[in-house]
Amino acid sequence: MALRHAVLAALLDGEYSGYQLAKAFDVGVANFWYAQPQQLYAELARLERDGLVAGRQVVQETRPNKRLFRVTDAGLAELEKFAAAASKPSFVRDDLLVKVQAVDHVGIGPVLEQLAERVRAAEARMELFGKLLRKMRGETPEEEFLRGGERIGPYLTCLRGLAFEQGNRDWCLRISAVLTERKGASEHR
Amino acid sequence: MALRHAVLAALLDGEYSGYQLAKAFDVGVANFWYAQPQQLYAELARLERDGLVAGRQVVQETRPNKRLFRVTDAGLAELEKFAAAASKPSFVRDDLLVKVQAVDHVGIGPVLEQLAERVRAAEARMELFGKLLRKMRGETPEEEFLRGGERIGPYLTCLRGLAFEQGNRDWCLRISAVLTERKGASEHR
DNA sequence: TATGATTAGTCAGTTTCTTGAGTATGGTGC
DNA sequence: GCACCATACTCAAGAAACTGACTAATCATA
Repeated sequence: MALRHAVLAALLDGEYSGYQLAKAFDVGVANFWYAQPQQLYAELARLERDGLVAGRQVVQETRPNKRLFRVTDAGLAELEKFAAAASKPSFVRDDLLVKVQAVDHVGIGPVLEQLAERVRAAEARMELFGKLLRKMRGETPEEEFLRGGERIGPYLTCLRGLAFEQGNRDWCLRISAVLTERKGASEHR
Repeated sequence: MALRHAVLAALLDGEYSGYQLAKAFDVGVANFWYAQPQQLYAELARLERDGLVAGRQVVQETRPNKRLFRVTDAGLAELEKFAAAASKPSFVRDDLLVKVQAVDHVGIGPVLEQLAERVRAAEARMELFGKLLRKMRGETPEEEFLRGGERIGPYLTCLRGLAFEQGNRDWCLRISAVLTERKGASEHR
């Protein structure tokens, strides 16, 4: 039951519709959790049923109507409880790592392609995170923002996202170099 | 269906029992995938049914009997196919990030404790990975091992695991410093 | 001589996540 | 003017993952 807390945490910044949340939790800004739209709508329904969020209908002229959600006091209390409980250790589950683990027994070519693709993806996300960070801190230098900013949670998680993608990119580049050299060497024989 | 490929990749290094795999996929050496024992036993049963792994009974005197599994040719072909297919992007799902995201609205104290705990866990895993790496490469220098080693897949994934835990530790330390300073500042008022 | 840890698994039940499709409207580009 | 994309959701089915309990033997520890 961590998706529910992720949704609560995301709603701390204001009111969002399911659709807006879905955007944030999808490819874009999912720097602290990931989920698909259907899951979010379902979770929002459960959260509302349990009184942890409150939704209100917003009638729109040019667009379909939407429901905006905010965290209730009960929701905040639930988050507080969650934050005080022990965290599960984080672990890795990554297709690409499985492929690299098997790389001595399968074709190197396709793996190299996917490493290159992953580098591109990581760099795109790094740029996105960089922009987000600048937007959040505005003109204030980072150190000062972190000392005195009102809302630094999203900034801190974004820093982790950025570092994670840097790690991804660096590793992919390193591995690519190693595998490329081995491929060359094996083809020379 | 990526657990099946993770199991196949893990079995490339030789024969393992469900129990041994469970150890590797649990807290210990899960540097490329994570799964619980029950899942592994179930997946091994499915893999055997589909002819991708073959198991053989080993009768033991002092211990319960066990079944050792190895990858079949069909299993290797399946892995090959998997390696050539596109990878899903990797994404983050981490309780602790959710808590940090919400840190402006919940108590800082518990979050700081958990960051410290995460640092300890990360350092323990870094040491484990360091030992594993040394064991895999033996006396050979890393560059040479990566150029000429027979089986480098596990070494490469272990490098990612190590870098990931370093990133974890560095981020936790940074965030802890920021939050500690803010906590001090708010208590002075 | 109990107690607990380790080896080696199995079974059942539930939650969570993913996949795929479907509804409806308005705006944008060619 | 027609196709396609964006907004804003909903429904259903199935796969994957998690939780917790249970068997059964040996070995180490207190």
